Amino acid sequence: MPELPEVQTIIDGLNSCLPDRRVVSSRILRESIVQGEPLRFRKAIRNRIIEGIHRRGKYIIFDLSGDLHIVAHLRMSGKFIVQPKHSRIRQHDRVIFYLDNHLKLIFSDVRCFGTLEAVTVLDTHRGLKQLGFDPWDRQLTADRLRLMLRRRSIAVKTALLDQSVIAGIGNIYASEILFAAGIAPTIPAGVLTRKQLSAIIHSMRYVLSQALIYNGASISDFRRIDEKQGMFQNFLKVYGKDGKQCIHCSSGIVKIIQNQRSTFLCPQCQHQ
DNA sequence: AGCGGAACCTGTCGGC
DNA sequence: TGCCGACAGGTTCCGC
Repeated sequence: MPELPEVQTIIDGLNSCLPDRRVVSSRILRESIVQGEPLRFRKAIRNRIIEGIHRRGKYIIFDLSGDLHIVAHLRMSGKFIVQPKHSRIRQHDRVIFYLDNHLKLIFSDVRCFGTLEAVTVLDTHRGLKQLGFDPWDRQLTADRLRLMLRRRSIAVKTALLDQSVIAGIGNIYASEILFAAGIAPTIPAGVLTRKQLSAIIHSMRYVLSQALIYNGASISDFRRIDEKQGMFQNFLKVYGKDGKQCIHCSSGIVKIIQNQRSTFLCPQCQHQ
């Protein structure tokens, strides 16, 4: 479900109501979501103050008092929802955090791929430590990217999904970024020119920034923490548009499969 | 090391 | 209507 813009939208929502709240208690309705011993998790977070929430790549990190963090990943269908404490428990609620006011924080997840983990040290976390550049990192230049992708045979679209290269892009924005850059998704990453990589970096920042402005894209069931929708789905140019006309050249948008995942492109505007 | 495919789990949608 | 396969915004594991 969520890529960087959706994750950041959730974080902004969480930061508007959670900081300075204390976790009074918690309830785990699906044990597989929590990494490690569930009881240990519940005891570790109990009575901690939520100091702030931020992200690395698509990981959501809650900073708790006493140098503890909850590292969360939404994977395909996870979401955080803030609701009145006494609202009814719903089918896909997996973990509930009861706060010291009238609210509860719910981790809801249809498919149960999402994860929550309590850690004291972030840098040794298995997923976090292998993340690549943040999209807006000043160190991320066309030359650095070319160095990383040198001698790699994977398609550029596949490379954009590799979180150890750039952290935060997923399947929707990979297609959108390459369309904006005018680059075919099938080109091997290793043969891209400096100029092409520069276009990709530029388009990536532009597309992700626009998506952030619109609070992400709600194409199936992504919702903000108050369950309102993002609006960026209304501005997608190629994702899910197969059969429709390209906004630039009117030729048909095409869907192809790369590494078992859909890619959308305009064969006219995105040349090899 | 790098690559592609299967697996993880549940729900929805389209076709027959 | 009912069943069945395909597909879903992610990551990890496994085998080559």
